Amino acid sequence: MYSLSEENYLKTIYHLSDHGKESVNTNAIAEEMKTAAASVSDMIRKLSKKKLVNYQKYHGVTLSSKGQEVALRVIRKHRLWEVFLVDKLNFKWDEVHDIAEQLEHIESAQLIERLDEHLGFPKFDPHGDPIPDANGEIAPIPTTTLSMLSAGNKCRVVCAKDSSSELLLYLDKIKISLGAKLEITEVHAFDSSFSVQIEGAGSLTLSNKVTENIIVEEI
Amino acid sequence: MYSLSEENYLKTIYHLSDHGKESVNTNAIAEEMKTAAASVSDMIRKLSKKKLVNYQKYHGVTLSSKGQEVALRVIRKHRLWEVFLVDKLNFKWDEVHDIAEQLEHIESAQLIERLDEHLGFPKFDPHGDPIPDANGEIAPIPTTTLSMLSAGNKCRVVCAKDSSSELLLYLDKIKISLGAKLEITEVHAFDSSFSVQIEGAGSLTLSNKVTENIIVEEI
DNA sequence: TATTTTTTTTAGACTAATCTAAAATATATA
DNA sequence: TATATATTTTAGATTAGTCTAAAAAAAATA
Repeated sequence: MYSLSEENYLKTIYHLSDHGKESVNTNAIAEEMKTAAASVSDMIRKLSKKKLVNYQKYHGVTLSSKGQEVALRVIRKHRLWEVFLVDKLNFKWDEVHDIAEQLEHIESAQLIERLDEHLGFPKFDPHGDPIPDANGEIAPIPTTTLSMLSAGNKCRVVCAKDSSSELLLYLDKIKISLGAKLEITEVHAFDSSFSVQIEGAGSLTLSNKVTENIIVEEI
Repeated sequence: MYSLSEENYLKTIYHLSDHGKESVNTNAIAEEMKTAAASVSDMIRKLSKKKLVNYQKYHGVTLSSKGQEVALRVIRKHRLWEVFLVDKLNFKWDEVHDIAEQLEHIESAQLIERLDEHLGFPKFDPHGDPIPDANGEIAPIPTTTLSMLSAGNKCRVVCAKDSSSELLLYLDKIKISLGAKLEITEVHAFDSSFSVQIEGAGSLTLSNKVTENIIVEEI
């Protein structure tokens, strides 16, 4: 139906626009996709002709409802395949992104519905990101980062803000997993680093860069 | 590593050459791939430059050992994914081909080895075709068709000669499944049709076209 | 063996996706 | 507000894969 390239552009626009809410710049897309700005312009014109995006020259793009539908379908597939890779094939959560980038373009509605069923209709992927349902409905993503809390607060780790391998590997290394319960024992004013106590494990100090990238829910 | 198109050509050449044994014509490839002969010529020249095939203008093409390796890797992936679709996602054997055509191009050695393990290292796909191992070793395919046997013979159904949906659907409909045991009760000289008794089920008559397309082993 | 038919290749064109360099437009700054 | 800077678009090329039509080579046939 849509080319691999078109799907990737729509997905990227969806992510950069904060779930379709905001307008996105050509350069931002180019940087995210590691491509030339001119290529982005070309593709946007094409997507616009197909009514997948709303576009005015020099003024950025937003997804049309049709474009958002396509983006969410690709994201649904990506996240379901990630669950498959982790739950069924025992990959680690930081190893699955590149493979899922390929699998997300496989075209078969029946395949993806059966995969969903096979996995027990998961609501979140291994990084904690919500999986859109077959109608494109997606749970709101919590936005509280660890860095927003104060000493004495308790919280549960919901997901990582970005799914880069580096961050995921680091969290794995320091034994912070999804669902882990933390208590903030101290906030160091000098560098905004946090000392936290992990329930059932040790305590450690996290830099500001890390606390800004861990999404939590207060408990 | 290799493009989708290159992989498809190599796979087709492998099949048409009887597992790399014989030389293949341009037109045969064109017909099989539903493409123009000119396109085949172009691609063969390209594959030849990459040392994936041995090629002399106007004299057909054979796979090089490198080309055969690539073809077998694609076929391995195709057949493992078919097993996954049937065993894990409950697809029927006649529904999986098109999806596997897409999945066979996913690139990740680790993925395919883990899938193999997850499936319990199957040796045959749902159509009875042997699955090449990680080194490209593939079991010989039995070549006895039902039509070669005579009245009184007993045999077990091994696979279908071609995996076209039409044949598979028909076999499903008349309740002949892989592994079914048959006894030939009569061969009708007039049209070479066979009357067979299916163990644990009824008996029925099969046309010559059908008996020529069922691979069996005598028992 | 000469001619006809079939097969295969080449020539030239097209589309999708990309690029670099230059031009156009918008934004920031003095 | 005029100018400088940054962003975005256009122009023109390139590559992979495909096509049709014409030319070349091989195979079949008279």
